[in-house]
Amino acid sequence: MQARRLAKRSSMGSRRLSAAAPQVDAVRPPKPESAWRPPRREGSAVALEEEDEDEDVVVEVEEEEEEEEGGLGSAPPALAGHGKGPLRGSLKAANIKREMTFHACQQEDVKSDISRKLPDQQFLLFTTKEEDLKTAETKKLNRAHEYEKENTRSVCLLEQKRKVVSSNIDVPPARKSSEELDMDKVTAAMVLTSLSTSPLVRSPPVRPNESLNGSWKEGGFVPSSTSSSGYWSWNAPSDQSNPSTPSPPLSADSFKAFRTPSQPDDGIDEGETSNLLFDEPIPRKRKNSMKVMFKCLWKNCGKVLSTAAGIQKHIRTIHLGRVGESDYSDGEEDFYYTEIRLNTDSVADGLSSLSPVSPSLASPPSFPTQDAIRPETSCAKTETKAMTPLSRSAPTNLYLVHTDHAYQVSPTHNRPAGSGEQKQSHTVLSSPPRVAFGLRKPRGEGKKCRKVYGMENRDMWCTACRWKKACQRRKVKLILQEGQAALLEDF
DNA sequence: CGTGCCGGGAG
DNA sequence: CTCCCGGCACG
Repeated sequence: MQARRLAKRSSMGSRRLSAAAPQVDAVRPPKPESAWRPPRREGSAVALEEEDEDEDVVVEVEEEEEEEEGGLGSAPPALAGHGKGPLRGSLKAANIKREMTFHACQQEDVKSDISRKLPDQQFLLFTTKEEDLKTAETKKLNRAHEYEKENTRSVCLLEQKRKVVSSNIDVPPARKSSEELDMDKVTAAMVLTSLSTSPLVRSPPVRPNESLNGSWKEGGFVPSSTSSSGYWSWNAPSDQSNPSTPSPPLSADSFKAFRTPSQPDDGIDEGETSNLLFDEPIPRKRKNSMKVMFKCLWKNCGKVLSTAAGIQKHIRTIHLGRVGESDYSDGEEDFYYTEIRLNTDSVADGLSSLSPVSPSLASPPSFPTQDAIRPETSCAKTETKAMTPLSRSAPTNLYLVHTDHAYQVSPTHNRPAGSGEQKQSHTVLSSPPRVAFGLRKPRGEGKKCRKVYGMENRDMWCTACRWKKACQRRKVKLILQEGQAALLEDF
């Protein structure tokens, strides 16, 4: 069957590009993948190209996100818009209720205080009016006692205000607004405090996390085929059973412990990475000085370095195991890292310096509303346990990125897998979490398989590329970006 | 014009 | 499903 395909393809090759055809025929028959190692690539130039691509993608996605936001009439804006009305209303109602309770029980107190309540007379009137509307029936009966009652109430209110902060803004007195301010301050302070003091991954509602992680699995990367070939999936369990997996078969937490000491050279580590990723899209809101980092995409290795060279070296030595040839690059590393950018002076900076998890603390409340918008929500749940403590804020990102190159990785590092073997992953991936934007996808620019390997090495392309479908590498990137953008929507 | 990839067809 | 390609849009 392969023969058939080969024949077909080679004939096609000759049809399409006469120049390349001979080569292909010469190479293929014996055993194409046997010496699998990308023969030669554009080397360093490739990396640069990649960056450009990234930039494009970022911009595109951002625009799209905004579009969608408007289109869906998403919840957050709406809330912001109408929020005041209902909110205030409910507050008032609450006040009134309290008032009523009060004058029921504090009659006598008031009597003694009556003299002092005079200055507050007008305030009383305000309150009264409101109450009139809502409790008309009660009033009818008590017409006669009304005045007295009101007095009572006012006093009650005064006292009560000390305990329960009333936020009734309709009343002019400065006293109130100041209290209100205090309230705000307190709230803000509390939020800040919780943010800054929060130790590591305090686990807020598990849900958000689940949905995020979930996005991963359905997003497709659990290759149904965990063939004996040592094909590696991201599925945690199968990982462990798989000896030939390039990365250590450890759960995320244990892995972290394991990894940290062994790779001390970089200043940034997983936790911060999360933040970085998290912040990445922020530039949309405030354009600031940006910093470009390079993140290792190897499974369970979120290593981030500030230079492409550095990350390449890291990948070569740590993951590809090419210690001796650490100075030589055939460009393969390019597939295992990605570029991330972050603005250096945003608030996030401060946060990230405090603890790696801060964002996650802020996010929980917002997740529920978010679900509708977030594209990858549809994707399932997988890494939940494996990555719990790590990268809570950016789980999707991390793991999505991994997929990106998975299809390229497997044949390389496991064994010259049968040609049929290596074409598994794409299928699942190609059902991406519904692309939010309408028409055609913004053209993928940059390093596609075709460009990388050239027509001659067509069988090194990712499957999608071979089928003339959207290249996986790019696709995943898009998803990744979307995910990040979606996360940001919360803020 | 080269290229990415959507839509759809064949097996 | 996998495999492939026509043809269009983009740069």
